Amino acid sequence: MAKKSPYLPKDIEESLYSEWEEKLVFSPKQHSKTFSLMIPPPNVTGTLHMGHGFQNAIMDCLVRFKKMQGYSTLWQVGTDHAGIATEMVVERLLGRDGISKEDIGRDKFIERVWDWKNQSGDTITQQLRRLGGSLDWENERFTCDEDYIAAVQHAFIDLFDAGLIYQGYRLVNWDPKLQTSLSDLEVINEEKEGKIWTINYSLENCDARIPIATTRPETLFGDMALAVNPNDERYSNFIGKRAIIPVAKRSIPIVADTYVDSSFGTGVVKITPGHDFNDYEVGKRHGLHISLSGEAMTGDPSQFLPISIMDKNACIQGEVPNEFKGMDRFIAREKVLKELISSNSLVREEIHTIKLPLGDRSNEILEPLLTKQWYLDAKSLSEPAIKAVRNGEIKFVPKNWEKTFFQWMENIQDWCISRQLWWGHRIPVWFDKQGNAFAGNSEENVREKYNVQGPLKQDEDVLDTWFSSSLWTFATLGWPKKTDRLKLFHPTATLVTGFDIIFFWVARMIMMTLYFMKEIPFKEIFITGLIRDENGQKMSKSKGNILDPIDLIDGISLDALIKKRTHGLMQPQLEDKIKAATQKQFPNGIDSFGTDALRFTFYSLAAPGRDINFDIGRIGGFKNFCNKIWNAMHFIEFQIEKYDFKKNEHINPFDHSLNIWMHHQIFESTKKITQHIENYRFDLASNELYEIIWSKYCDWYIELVKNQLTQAEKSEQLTLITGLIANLEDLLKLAHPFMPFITEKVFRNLNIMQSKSCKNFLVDTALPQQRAVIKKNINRYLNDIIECITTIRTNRNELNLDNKVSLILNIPPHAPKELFNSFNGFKASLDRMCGVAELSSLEPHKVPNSLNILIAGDKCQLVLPSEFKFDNVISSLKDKQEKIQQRIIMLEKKLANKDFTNKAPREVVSNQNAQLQELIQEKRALVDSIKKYS
RNA sequence: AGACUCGUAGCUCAGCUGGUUAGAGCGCUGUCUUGACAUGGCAGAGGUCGGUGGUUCAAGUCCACUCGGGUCUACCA
Repeated sequence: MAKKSPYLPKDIEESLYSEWEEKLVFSPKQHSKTFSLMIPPPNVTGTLHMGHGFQNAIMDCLVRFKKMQGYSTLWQVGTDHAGIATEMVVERLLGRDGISKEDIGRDKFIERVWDWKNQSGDTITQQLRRLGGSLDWENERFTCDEDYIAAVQHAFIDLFDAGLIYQGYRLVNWDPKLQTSLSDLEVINEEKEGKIWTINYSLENCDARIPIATTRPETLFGDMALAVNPNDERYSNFIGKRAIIPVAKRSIPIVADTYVDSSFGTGVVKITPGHDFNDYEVGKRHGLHISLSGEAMTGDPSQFLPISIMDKNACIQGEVPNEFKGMDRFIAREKVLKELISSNSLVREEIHTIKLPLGDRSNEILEPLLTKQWYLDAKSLSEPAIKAVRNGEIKFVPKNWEKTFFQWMENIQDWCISRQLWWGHRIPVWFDKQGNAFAGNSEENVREKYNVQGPLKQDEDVLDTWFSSSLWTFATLGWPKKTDRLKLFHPTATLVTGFDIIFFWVARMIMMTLYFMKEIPFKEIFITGLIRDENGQKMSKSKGNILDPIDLIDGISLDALIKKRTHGLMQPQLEDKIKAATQKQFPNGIDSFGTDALRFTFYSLAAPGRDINFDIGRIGGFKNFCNKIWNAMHFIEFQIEKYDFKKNEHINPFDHSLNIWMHHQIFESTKKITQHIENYRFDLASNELYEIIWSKYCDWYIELVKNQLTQAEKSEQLTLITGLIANLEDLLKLAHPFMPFITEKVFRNLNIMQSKSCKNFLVDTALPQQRAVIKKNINRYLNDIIECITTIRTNRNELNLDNKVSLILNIPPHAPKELFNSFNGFKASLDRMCGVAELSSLEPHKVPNSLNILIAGDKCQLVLPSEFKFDNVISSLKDKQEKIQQRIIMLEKKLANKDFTNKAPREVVSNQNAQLQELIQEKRALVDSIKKYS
């Protein structure tokens, strides 16, 4: 027999995808029953990571499954312009040539970004194709497309006109490295060991000194008050008096505010409203301001005017001693401390854990800084969003994320939407000479709309990237135009995303969509877990534990992997460690597993609400699963050749019990898998698929058919082969949403083997349908056969029986003979343990000089010859009897308990009773056997 | 400080509203090269379900407390 081609995913995957894409298999057909899904747009700067792999595998499974259920599906694809990330990438590129963005100016810089985007921006979309995603490439979108820009402007102007967007001068999180403001969400608070200092402030016109505690002595130049708790008796005398700031030598008021915790530090806090968010609030309450004479004063909240002593580089500036001007904040800290010591004002220095606010992109220590920024009134938008989730219009899966969502939404702060960057959506606001702001989509538009004369100047800032992505579900479909796509596919069905962007993106999409569309963006939100490494560690560059999905698909050598993991490290000293760990974990690099195996691994691990520790050990097993399918195909090919099989429309595979049985199993599995997918239980769905294909189709059905084929008539042979093919085709359809490549390829090959032309792509076919009604008892008979065979095998192994036994099988009187024929062949050829099979419908035989052991109830008995050595058989039987006995005692006790029999449901009780009877019978048979040979 | 989440076989994980003798894959042990597949077949050994207490006829599952890991939000200078 000719050797058949091995399973090589590389050979099939890429070419199949190109074909799907060329033939527009994934473009939605327009009809009323729709199912739509929006891809969370990956950053255009990005490369595929395991999280993408995971989420896109899930989305693709959903989309393909729905398509095969008859929906017109749309999976919208696109990328995000990723303001800061992209700007950083291009700045870095320019930096290599020693050019800064300021050198070339705004327009040229943006040109360079577009150049870069056109050259490298499709890396991630190419990688998405490798995952087999059924994305609608015809309508790919980018959040800086012309149409998208129009949508963003439209949204901004609308919100501006409604008074929901406003400009404010207040504290923001300032990134001194990137020179831009950030929203609260972009701040990462990192706990670190730092210091806290106690400093004496002297009282004005008095010798007394008042000690304060601070972690930021350098900001004392910005102090505008001291504060104590109103109930703190230690300091009640000082309230209303004034203190002198050391070093700065300025006088400030002492105020009472409940914000101060008397039990912490000294119970006195310096209030620096220009450099601390809490102090800002305190300052506002007390109306802190600088009087015309230059003195810090209290007043009413409307008078509040904080002072700032730092510039945008976080260097000291403003009303400070000359020697501090222009000094970096941390150098200034040292200098302030030195002066405090020399003026004898520093009381003590202690170790103290502090939380450092870091920028999520730059990793730089952020500075609260007073600036003018644009804000979106999130509070007004949040209410309908909260309501939509509260009343179940939008559902989180798993549900517990709703709590997280509510917690944040109910305490939502206004969203700082302006960024001091060049790349992005420029804020569509023009200012006249007096500083009045007008929103419009162009200068002309503004002039016309508001009838303004004189010079106008556009705002320099751009919008936070998340502002544009918050419009994603409808802006991609053509909004604000009333397009067909918008009508057909909005609201979308499901959003699949990670919990890390619930606030950044999910919450904001809900708010914006409800505001603009007056409908929800999606009905369900499936929150996936995070993909971690095998030890549960987050995958990160600095840990050197990143796995690239593409490397799992294609494989990678150890050297290349090490190079990849150590290239461009922020901390080069980690290189050796990463190298060693990588060498240890992947001494031979990583094998090529193919997309289907990778995807299947994701499904099998996708238990909801749980992070995934990605264990490389599991993916190999699923490649073997693909191989198993591949070889099932070869098996059929061999049968076709061997039996000279020709496709014949008149052969009905469901004339044969074995085929019907398998068909029925597949139909049952289809129902289960459908249910699992509805519940987002991809783990259970993939288990079921593995089970039906490997255990049921390959291990039982093929083996039974194989044996039947050898003894069947020609027509039965053809029927069986037709069934093999039909059932495998059904399984391929069922598996297609999970493993699109191998299923499509095998499906085609099956057609080629039968000299049939292949008309359909699998995704355009329907899921397995019930085509034959199962006869009543077939399942039972097959289960009996399976039980018998299993028991025989177990006994053979346990009792070390070899080939010395015969078998008696009690065939039910009306059972289809063909089933039991295959059993006969099965037993003889596969297990080779029974010398001669004795099929019988008689009462249990009494064979002279032999031992009959009843197995599988009374369905079958083993006949052991008398020359057999029984010692170990008997001891094994005794062990078995002991176990049964214990179980019997337990059940009897349980059933004797009146509370149990009265209170437990009837079927539980009868179930236990039936079990007990069965065990008693089994025990009796065992005792007989043992007695006979002892 | 508040919230969430996890702890089940050597490893990675299932176990839905409490109800048979707690399951899977990998790994391990034994056995088998027989015309789909050794990337395989068959069989087997591994768990008192983190701990304590409670509710119940019945607890891996519910409750309380507790130990240990992870995450998020807010933050005391």
